[in-house]
Amino acid sequence: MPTTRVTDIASTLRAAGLKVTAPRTAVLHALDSMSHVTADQIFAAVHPALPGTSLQAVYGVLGALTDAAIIRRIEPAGSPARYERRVGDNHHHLVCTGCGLVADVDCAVGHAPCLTPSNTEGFVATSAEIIFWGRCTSCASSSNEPPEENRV
Amino acid sequence: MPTTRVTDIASTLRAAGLKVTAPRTAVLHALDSMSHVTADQIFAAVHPALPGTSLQAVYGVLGALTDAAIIRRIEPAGSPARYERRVGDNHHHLVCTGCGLVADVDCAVGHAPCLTPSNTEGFVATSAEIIFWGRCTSCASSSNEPPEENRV
DNA sequence: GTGGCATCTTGAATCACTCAAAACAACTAT
DNA sequence: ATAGTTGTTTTGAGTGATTCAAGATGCCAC
Ligand SMILES: [Mn+2]
Ligand SMILES: [Mn+2]
Ligand SMILES: [Zn+2]
Ligand SMILES: [Zn+2]
Repeated sequence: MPTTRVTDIASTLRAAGLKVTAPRTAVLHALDSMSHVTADQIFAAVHPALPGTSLQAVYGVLGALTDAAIIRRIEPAGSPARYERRVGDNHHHLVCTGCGLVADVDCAVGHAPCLTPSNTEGFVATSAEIIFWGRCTSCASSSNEPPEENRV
Repeated sequence: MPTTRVTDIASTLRAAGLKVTAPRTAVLHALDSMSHVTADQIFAAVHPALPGTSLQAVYGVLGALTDAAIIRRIEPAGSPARYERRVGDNHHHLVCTGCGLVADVDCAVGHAPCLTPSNTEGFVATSAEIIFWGRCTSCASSSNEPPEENRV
């Protein structure tokens, strides 16, 4: 799904009925080289090339793209929202309690929605969201303290 | 695990090395009759009987009790944190996208940590947290709009 | 009972995000 | 090409949930 060429980004936007604008193109382009990043991080990535863009515009873009299912928003407990370009595959996440690193995990069981709760009491579940908490390779070996930068 | 008698609450606190105070006792008592509730809701429940208690004290109590694993905090996307007395069983949650209702689900597969991610890339996962999104019985049938009160 | 330290109160501040009005610009239709 | 329509962005302010800090209080070990 990730796309580097500007023309592909444009058609992705048009296909969703969204106007092709500089902030939207820049945000999608930035998300090709970053994953599980915050609105602030995306703003920082976009700003040098497009100095006129505001943080509020980035929030607006991220909201529109999320609604259109062009990007995905995840909200791990204690962390600001994070965004990624990988959508439609119902994958899940590992979050390191040491350094805040977020990694993708393929669906643990079957396909989306990959799990069926046992006692739904009438609930109709449409999706399952899983976060595995643990320690990444380097934190597991070195008992690191979380850097402020990507702490979760 | 839930306890109604004040003496049991006191020993639970003492067993965790926490001093027995009025705000802590009141919060734990309130959580016997409410589940998946916000700090505000707990504060509202506690306040009439203990008018001197501050919201900040409730936040402090909830933090201490969560750290001591006497209560559990869940943070569904888009919702303020919610607290419950049911701990230690690694159960999961159904959240209604219509009305915000949160319901317990028993562990879908096996015991805690109930799932093993497929490609951990060196991550050591210690717990798995699952949220099922869907619609509760009444929202499924009546296409309700979420009431402000418990929207998620 | 007293001391020491955890806890609570009071008050302010922060973070992530949202809201609103006016300026702007992408697409549509001429 | 040009203008109109409407969605998008800019600018500026505001909100909700939570946290921080300093001083007062009170729990509990002795
Ligand atoms: Mn991902
Ligand atoms: Mn629960
Ligand atoms: Zn780590
Ligand atoms: Zn519902």
